[in-house]
Amino acid sequence: MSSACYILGVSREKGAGRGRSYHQYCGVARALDVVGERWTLLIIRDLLLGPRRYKDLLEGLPGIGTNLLADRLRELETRGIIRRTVLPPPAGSTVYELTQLGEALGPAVFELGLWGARTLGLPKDDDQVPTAAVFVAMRVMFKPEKAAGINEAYELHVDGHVFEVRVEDGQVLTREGLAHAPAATFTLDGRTLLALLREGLDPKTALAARRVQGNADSLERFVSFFAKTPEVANTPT
Amino acid sequence: MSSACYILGVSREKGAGRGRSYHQYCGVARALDVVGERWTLLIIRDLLLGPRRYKDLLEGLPGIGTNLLADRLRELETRGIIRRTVLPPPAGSTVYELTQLGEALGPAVFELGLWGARTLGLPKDDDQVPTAAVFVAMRVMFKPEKAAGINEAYELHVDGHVFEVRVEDGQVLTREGLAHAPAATFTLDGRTLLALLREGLDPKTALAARRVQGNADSLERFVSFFAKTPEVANTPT
DNA sequence: CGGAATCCTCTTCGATACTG
DNA sequence: CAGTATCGAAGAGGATTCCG
Repeated sequence: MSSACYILGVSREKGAGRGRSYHQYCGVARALDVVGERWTLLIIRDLLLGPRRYKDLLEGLPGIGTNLLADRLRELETRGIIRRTVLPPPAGSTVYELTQLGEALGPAVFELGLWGARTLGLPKDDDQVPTAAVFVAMRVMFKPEKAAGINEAYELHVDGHVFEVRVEDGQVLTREGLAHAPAATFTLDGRTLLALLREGLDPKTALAARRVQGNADSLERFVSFFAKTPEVANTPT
Repeated sequence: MSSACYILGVSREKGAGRGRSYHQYCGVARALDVVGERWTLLIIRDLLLGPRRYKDLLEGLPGIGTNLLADRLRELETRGIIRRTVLPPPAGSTVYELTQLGEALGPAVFELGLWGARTLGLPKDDDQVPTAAVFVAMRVMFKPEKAAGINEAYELHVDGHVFEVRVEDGQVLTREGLAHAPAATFTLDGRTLLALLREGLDPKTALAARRVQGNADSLERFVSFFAKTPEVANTPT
């Protein structure tokens, strides 16, 4: 809250427009006014995979603190970036999902992810490996030329969650949930998925080590759709 | 700083790796660990136009506070994103500039800017209009098809600063500084530049109103290279 | 004068405890 | 399950001072 607000005598404590603003007429500054606070873009990242309950978000964002998540969700809702929905019975749970404006943040999230991936290295011991993040990353690792003419869905069971990866018209769609008519189903854990996609773990080896359950040919094909993210050395200049 | 640090008894007060981390193995989270703090991406934005002195940055980021800027610059330098350089005599001033790793943040900054521009509307009364931000925005507003076969530089004098806009091979380069062999030179203020680029102010009108000094044909051509950013309604869904 | 370090106040964060 | 309440710790912002 800038000093200008005090000068105008506006307290604005509970109204719209909470949080600090840069007060710059600039797209970047405006974007950061809205989604630049801590945790916000990670919430968006998780919602890019589809609607999620409060608890799912808490689990995917260890350390956020429940009050902060509530704050962020409230703010994002008033900004028109997410929407609160109650699922139809029998589920009946309330979920949060991106609006069209929220979906439009996808490219910015992907570019940040691409940049961050350069310096990722290997997972540190105290690093969480959020499964949702891996499925978001798959959207930018996808190589359309490797999937030419292929229209298939895959269902992945990872650490107790189910994800759909749908390859269609040279595009890939990833979301959390059961796949529609999957061509193959794989069961594996997050580290193994990461090893297959990033570290070049050979699918056959992974299957032989029982780190994956599923069809060998399908798995090999599936893995081939995605680029191993090149490790760019962090050389100053 | 997460609780894990306390558990490990690590205070880490002055060492490397300052600031909070999300401790997630994810490109987005990693990027935000490094450039997600307040002001950081706006510093990067300004540096995208070329090397700048401490004081220039302070001016372009009203409200940052001198200690915070120093903190951010130090952090960015240790992370290999910017570099401190001393200009050769007679200038002799120390400047900050992006490393290759820092330049690679460009696409992420542009995407954030594009998203933020949707909800920019018109400048509010207490909005600063940072000239540097306009020249950064020009990079994403540029329409290569309108500049086919054109190789020219323009020099713009805006509010006491000089910028070069170089159109070359269907690309545009914007930076602060004198232009090399400019095809035309324009003198105008920031609001007018914004009006020409965003609000569709007619170049002839602007010239007639003496809001711009320069050659009419050149100005008309110059303006035609850039798309008026479409105002996207902020409709939830 | 440019480039910071220091001090002080205020806000935000993060963890836990608690409630509908 | 979906949040609110609370409180100590860290971060932000402004003014001032220091240094070369």
